[in-house]
Amino acid sequence: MKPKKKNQKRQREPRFAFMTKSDIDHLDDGYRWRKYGQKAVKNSPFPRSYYRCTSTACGVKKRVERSSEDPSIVVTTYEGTHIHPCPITPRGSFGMLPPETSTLGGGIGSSIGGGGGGGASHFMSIPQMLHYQQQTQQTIHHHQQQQQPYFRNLTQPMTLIGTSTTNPTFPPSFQQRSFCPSASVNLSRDQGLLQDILPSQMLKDPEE
DNA sequence: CGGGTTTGACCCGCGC
DNA sequence: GCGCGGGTCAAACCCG
Repeated sequence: MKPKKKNQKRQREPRFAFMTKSDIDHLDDGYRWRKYGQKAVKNSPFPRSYYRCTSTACGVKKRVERSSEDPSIVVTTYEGTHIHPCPITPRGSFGMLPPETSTLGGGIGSSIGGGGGGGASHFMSIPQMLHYQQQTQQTIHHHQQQQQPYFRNLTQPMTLIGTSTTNPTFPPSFQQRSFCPSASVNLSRDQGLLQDILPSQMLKDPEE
């Protein structure tokens, strides 16, 4: 009927060790996301990643992209409604999360460290996140922060902006997954999960 | 082997 | 009507 795909023979680049299943198993906001696409963003060197909630009957999607102005800022846009409060069995305690984890004005700890692979605030149910948001919003004033209710008015997509810089209190474990504030050009593969939202070229060693 | 990522192609809405 | 660009699909690939 319609011409289908031609030869799509591709060669995959070797994946990074840290991008293991365990890493992506429990993603930032407590849900499992499956990446289904990635596109280049106009006027930005950083691609945008598309994720869908892997839970059945869950139509939530999210877009993860990096600010072209400040690569240290990761923008996550959620679309849809989570009908299940906490589908993933917690593997740890969200109490270990630093307040900055929820900087994303939206209230969900998310996206720090890069699209879906970050796992900034792993295990937080929606109510917990909302509560957490209320607590943290009062004292956190990061740039470009948008404060929108999460899972409240779901007819409108919401944008969460997480910054991984300007957070001096970030523990090493998070800094590892975050950008160095002054090293936006040093987006090497060592930054891990960045591959998700960075062009592969940027992840390659320039000397290679 | 199943579930997840990668990535080029396809679809479609929108602006001109 | 056409081109562009954002969003999605799906084959190939990878890993536990």
